[in-house]
Amino acid sequence: MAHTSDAECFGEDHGGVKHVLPIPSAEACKVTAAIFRALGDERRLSLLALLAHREMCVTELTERMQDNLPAISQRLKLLRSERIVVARRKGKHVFYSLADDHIAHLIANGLAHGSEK
Amino acid sequence: MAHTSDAECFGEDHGGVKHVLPIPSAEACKVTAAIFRALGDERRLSLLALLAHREMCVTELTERMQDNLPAISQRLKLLRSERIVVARRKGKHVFYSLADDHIAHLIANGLAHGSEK
DNA sequence: TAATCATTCAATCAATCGATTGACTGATCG
DNA sequence: CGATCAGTCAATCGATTGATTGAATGATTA
Repeated sequence: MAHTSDAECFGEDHGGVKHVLPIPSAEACKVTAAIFRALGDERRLSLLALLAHREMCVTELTERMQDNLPAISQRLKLLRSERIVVARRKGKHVFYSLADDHIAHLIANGLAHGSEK
Repeated sequence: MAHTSDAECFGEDHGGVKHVLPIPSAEACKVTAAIFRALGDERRLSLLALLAHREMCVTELTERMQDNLPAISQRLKLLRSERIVVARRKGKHVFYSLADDHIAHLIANGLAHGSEK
């Protein structure tokens, strides 16, 4: 037994202190980890950085990424499955965009951290 | 050519608009993706959620996670390699904590998103 | 409706990741 | 110094991931 106290930061969160992260449920960790995992690939992240500017269709993303279309489509599929991007069809094209502002912030914050220094 | 315009959001960032994410360099994407990847595992994330409260040694983390020590140590090693956590030795124990506030925010934001709804 | 364009799907396969085990190092204590 | 505790390292191995290819689907145009 090396640690000083045993459970005082567990059980319930003391007071209404806002900047103390509540203990996340196992489920919340699982969901969050899945999102982070989806963001944790250089090419998927580049894709998202593009989508942070505006909605784009698969063809345009393919051109900008200089990659092949099925590969892009597959990455988008994964991002969609984690609800990180949403798709809407318009005519022949499927346009993708970031799912919500929360995700946009997460990506922007991450990239800000990864860019600094 | 399906997209309407070709490069006006590239090259340089127009004006001083703050909430438009600048185009990240390939290097920034790589670094950021590596961080997200490290966060993208349920057990590593749980570990970080614990460390978000306070510094803890490997033994305590092992007890709280109800796992074996080498496994915890290995996860911490990976997190250390991405500079997500830092370690300091005090006597026989090695204490880990989150590397900086930026990381703490990233984790808190992610978990907030993963917890909602 | 046939042809074509945009995209997705499905299967295969190589590469990467992470759990596990046991050996090793570093620090304290007798 | 020898014993023991805390933690790390290194190698093996199974599981997961993601690229690739070609076939299939959905929408438009001729």
